[in-house]
Amino acid sequence: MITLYNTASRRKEPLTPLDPENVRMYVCGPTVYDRAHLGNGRSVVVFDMLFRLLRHTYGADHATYVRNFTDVDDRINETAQKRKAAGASGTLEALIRERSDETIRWFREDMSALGALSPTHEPRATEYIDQMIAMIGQLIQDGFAYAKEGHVLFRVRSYAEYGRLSGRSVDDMIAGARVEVAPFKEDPMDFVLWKPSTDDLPGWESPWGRGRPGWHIECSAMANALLGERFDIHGGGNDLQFPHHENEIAQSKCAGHGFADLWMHNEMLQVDGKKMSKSLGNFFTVRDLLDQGVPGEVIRFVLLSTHYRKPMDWTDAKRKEAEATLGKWHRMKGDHSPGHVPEAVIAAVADDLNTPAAIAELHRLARIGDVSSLLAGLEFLGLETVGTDLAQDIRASETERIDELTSQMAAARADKDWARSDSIRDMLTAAGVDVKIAKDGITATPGPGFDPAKLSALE
RNA sequence: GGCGAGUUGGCGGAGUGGUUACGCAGCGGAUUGCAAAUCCGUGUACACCGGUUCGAUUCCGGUACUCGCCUCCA
Repeated sequence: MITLYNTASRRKEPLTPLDPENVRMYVCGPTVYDRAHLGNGRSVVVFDMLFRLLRHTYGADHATYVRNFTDVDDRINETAQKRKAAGASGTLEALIRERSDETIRWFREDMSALGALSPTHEPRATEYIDQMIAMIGQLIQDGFAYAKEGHVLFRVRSYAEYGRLSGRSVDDMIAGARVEVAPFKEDPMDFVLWKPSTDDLPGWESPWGRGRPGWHIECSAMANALLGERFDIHGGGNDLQFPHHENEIAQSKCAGHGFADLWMHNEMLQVDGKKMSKSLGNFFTVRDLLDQGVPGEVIRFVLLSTHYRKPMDWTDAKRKEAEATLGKWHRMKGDHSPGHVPEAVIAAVADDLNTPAAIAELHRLARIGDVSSLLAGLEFLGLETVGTDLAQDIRASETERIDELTSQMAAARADKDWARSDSIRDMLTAAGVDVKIAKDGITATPGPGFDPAKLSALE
């Protein structure tokens, strides 16, 4: 049984799929205007873990995971405008398209490096404009939205349940509101479904003139198009709970949809105790870490080491600890192959994605030497590439060279020539090779920082 | 100001109404030419103040502090 914390009810609930043959989840993806930062990575890894659990529980073909790309957004327009101002050739629209394409490609690369499976569908907002227009039209027709000065706004007061997900009342929100009220709004809380575009900006013809959709309607329309009017799980970062998810609910429910049964939100990734965000400027990208030589699975391991509903600080100490742990497990690998996924690991993850408890179980398996269960558990957590990044590609000639040095060292030790033994060991160590001296012989394993060039240079 | 989450041993991090994970570091031991690595052993910590209870870190109320949302944000 899978138990998940439902933000809407604020308690853990057993997951009871609408259709066990097709468990459906929607997760808000990124706005594609720049490289994904590590906070984006946390959300992706969390919901990837859920996707893996669903696939394991209901069967790989019985889970549908939709994660969108928001590729119509003012920030994308801004980055393209800057490029154009800097002398880039092509129309603004082409530059915008280029920028989104590029960012989507980056996103896929980076998330794949974190061991995240591809979602079943990765819709782009710009591919679902027709559905958005249709939905907006219906909302107007039914009195839930109104058009004014080229804008279409959702009439928040028409939806009595507004604020339920985030536990707010409309009146309280207005009292503390810092939003400046646009003249075309009937009510300060009303939000945009459609807004006009100038001629140079991306826009689509609509009954309300040429324009583009507001952010919130995108997710409602794409979820509906790909998962139907009602589905099981909707996920996203905690910062999307309000207003984004609240608005999605309002739009979809007023359009007559059942929408999501269960809402999940991951807590924020922090740096020095503060949320990592582009507006604070305290962020670094997944690519930054990869480029610094931090293997993707080390990043994934760190992200899974803290429960998803707790804030987590990214620290170098955690990175090192993860590297040490994975390196140790890698060295146990030998000829073992993965066995059955241990029940305790699955049970931990099925209990509201308690990945830290799952990792504790992995430690136990390592301690008792049950390597095949350990490997299966790692695979289940999406860490099946354990050690491959760490070990790198070692060419046969390099392995031979290491073996040769190891036997020379053994010979020196047999002669009690400690100085020679030590110098060979130092050379190997300097090249990033782990040397283990035991009664029954010496083993030398290339470690994370293995540098074959250094190996030959030292001879 | 409103709403929400959190505060666990040196650090990281689960969890539970009573027997108190797990990892790292530390300490003791084994092994070792010395180290490293490895293995074994070792730590009654749950912000504060009240309440409920035979018993609370765990439930309830309050206080302090931290964080998030209320503006784009995973």
